[in-house]
Amino acid sequence: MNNLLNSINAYPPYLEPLNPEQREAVVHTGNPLLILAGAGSGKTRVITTKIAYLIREKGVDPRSILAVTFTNKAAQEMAERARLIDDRAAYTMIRTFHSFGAWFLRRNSAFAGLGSGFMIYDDNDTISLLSHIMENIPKIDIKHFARCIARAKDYFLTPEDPQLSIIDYRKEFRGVYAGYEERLCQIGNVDFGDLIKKPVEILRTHPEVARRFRDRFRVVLVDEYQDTNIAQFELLKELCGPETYLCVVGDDDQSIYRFRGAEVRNILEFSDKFPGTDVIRLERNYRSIPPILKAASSVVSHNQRRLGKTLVAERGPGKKPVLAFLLNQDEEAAFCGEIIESSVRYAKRKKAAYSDWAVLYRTNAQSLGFETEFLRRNIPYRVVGSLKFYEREEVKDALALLALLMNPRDELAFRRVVNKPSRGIGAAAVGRILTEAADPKEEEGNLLTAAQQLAPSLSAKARSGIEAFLKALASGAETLADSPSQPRQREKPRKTAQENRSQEQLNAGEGLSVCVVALIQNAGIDEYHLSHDEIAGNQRINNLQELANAASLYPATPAGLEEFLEHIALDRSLEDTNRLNMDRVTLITLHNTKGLEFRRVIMTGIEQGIFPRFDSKGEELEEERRLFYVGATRAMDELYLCSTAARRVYGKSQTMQPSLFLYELDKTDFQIIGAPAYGYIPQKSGTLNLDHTQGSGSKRGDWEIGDRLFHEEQGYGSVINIQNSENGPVLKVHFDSGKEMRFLAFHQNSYITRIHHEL
DNA sequence: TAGTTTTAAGTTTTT
DNA sequence: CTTAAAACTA
Repeated sequence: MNNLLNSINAYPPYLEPLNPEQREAVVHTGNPLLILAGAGSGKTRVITTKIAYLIREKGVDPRSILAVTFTNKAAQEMAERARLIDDRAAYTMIRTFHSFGAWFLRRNSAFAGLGSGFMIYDDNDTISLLSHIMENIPKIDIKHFARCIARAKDYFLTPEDPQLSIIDYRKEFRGVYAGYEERLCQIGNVDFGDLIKKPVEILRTHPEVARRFRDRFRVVLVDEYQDTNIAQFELLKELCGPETYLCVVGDDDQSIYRFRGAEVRNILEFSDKFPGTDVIRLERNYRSIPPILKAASSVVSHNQRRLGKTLVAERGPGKKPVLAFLLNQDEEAAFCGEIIESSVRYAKRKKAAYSDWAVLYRTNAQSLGFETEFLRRNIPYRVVGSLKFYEREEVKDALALLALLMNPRDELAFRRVVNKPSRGIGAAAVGRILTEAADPKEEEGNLLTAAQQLAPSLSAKARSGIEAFLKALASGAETLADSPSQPRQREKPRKTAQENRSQEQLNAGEGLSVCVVALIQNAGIDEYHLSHDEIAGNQRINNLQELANAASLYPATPAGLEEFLEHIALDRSLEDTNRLNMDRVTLITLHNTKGLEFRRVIMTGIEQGIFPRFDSKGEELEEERRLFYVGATRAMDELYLCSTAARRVYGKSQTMQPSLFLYELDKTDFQIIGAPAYGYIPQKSGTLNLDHTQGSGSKRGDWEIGDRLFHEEQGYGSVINIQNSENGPVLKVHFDSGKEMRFLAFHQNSYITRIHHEL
């Protein structure tokens, strides 16, 4: 007993606030460790504390620790919090999977047949490359192939792999994939999937490289493990030798990236794949008040395929969540604005801050309504993710020029800007330049030298056009000082003088912005857009200025340019650090909320067809439930669920049905506002009666005519007849769509859910 | 051939 | 309602 007490007292003070399971997870060493951590159970705290513990108590070199997360935001937060416990954690490598892959590839590019200055193509680049390879193919098919290629790489499948038919059974896919890979290799760039796949291939074919990296990283920590895909699993296997300490953290109920190739099996079968694994469960929730946790668990408990766990709420009682039925999406936005405004401006006690609030939605398109409403009410907000800034034409043009500087073989970038503004270089000339560059005698695909060599044989107009273009590029190149292996210093963001001002001319500030501005001006991108459209042109100049400002944080060297472009490829959040800490409401997709928490959360658009989506059934429907679980468990103190009766789709008003998920909640846990009938005008609260759902298979035989039900394929309907058979009752159902069908009420694979509601 | 106007099509979710 | 592709004119 004394020994036990002594050992507990011997814990360093920073372990004191941890509960026994958390502490066990932190001090664990040796075998592989799987931490099954429910939402809000303090897993980030465990990982960050573990990093500090390993450095302090176990004498582990911080440089030999690798921590992988899923989003850049999570990586930043983890780094910050680890550093707060111990400064030396600053030397630990904390990155996203993709960012780590890029880092690895830059250092080992030669093994993959790449130059070190490769660029990272995004999904749009993949699509346009494919459309150049296959002409006259409808865009919808191109997109399909692009998606399949990305998926194939998620599953670590090459074009030769016999299992490729899992992705797409069509026989031409193999050829398309192979052709794409060949062209991408000629260009010398990589796509997102390559950032994981290529490192695995290098590690497998070059044992000496694998040895070096296993030597370097003695500890590997993985967050959000339930969302890793096959390729990422393979990467982990290659990075971890027998000496490596591997610790993964995850929650099968929060797996929401199956569409991206995530394999829940990775977490379900972790113990089999890494023999001797120890498992620690963190099931105490410190984040949410009990009724919020109950609501979230209630929905996700309808899933069949889950490990199952019981999250215990550690917090005391709190306010009932609110279930609000609104007439349409405008009312929904107004409702959000109303409750936020009153909590911040008019609350007598417990005044909230804007930043306490988050508005969650299923699709990015839904953010628009809230933005206009908030603008009108002067509610400050920020929209997380889907920043279309880098999608803008003028920004893409500028980036193409930069990309060409990095990699003169970049065919896509070349095509984009060579004749913009019009320089008399038509399709014919571009074609000749491309074939010239493809000539193996020439400097391996360099489009710029090819253009230069070909220029004399072209028309006078094309010749001078090419000369002007090359000169513009050269002016950008001149601004880059050779960087003699300086340590990469990323300057801290400062306030720039030219903030928020409409400029007639672009200002070159410092660092890399000099290069960006030189390119834009000498290539005439600014003039092109100004002369093109006077009104939009000014906004476009502002955007280009913003791009230049972002570039000013990087040194004007080739390495700085590389870093800038990589940052843009991997992290599109253009968050101005000055505004980061401003008091604002967060508008965010459900997917993007993973790992975040807010005091007050509004989940919006909880309607059939939107959340869950119309076509989701089976495993997809279960993933939508997990998404609901993730969203609801972000809330600490207050949770609001909104469902509308009508919504504008493509400009036309459409009636909506309440989400199936609402029927999976216990209505007595909620304060209800309005009612879910079409045309019902919400006036008083509490008219809705939502009984707790009986899933299929329960309470055999007490179906009645008139019962409402939901079928995963057919939607909502009513029972119009019941017959008995030896396998139980057979229901004849009249669906709202007009269809009538018969179902065995308790078939094993039945997708029927009974719902009760009275108005 | 470049730049415009007309018509059709389309919304998951992300590194 | 917005955006992309197709069709059309100068």
